[in-house]
Amino acid sequence: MVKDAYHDIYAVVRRIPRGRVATYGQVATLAGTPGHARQVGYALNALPDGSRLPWHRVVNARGGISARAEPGYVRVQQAMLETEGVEFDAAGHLDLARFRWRPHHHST
DNA sequence: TTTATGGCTGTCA
DNA sequence: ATGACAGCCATAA
Repeated sequence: MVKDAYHDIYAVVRRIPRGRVATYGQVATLAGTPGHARQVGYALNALPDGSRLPWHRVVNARGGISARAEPGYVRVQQAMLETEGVEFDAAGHLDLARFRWRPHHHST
């Protein structure tokens, strides 16, 4: 079962609430595979057509958006997050301490 | 099988 | 804050 590995990752990403973000490492840990942060990126990169997984809510540990193959994608992802209420600064990064999704902690 | 690469992360200068 | 380095592990060739 090779697909299940990604399935767990997708399941976690899907649970990220609107206006909240999660880091690759966080998704990997929640998916039960701590340390597979990079593989999370691959999983998202290998997203099947038609899946409306909120991949844009996944950012890197520095609170920034990791560039994909396409240069313009960063801008698109940021725009989507801003639409959901996530605030970015001029440098293009957000405050993880504030927008990071907390599965255990209740929303404040 | 081995190598190279990658939507990462954490530490150190 | 930025840049360099070292871990980490799956996928592709």
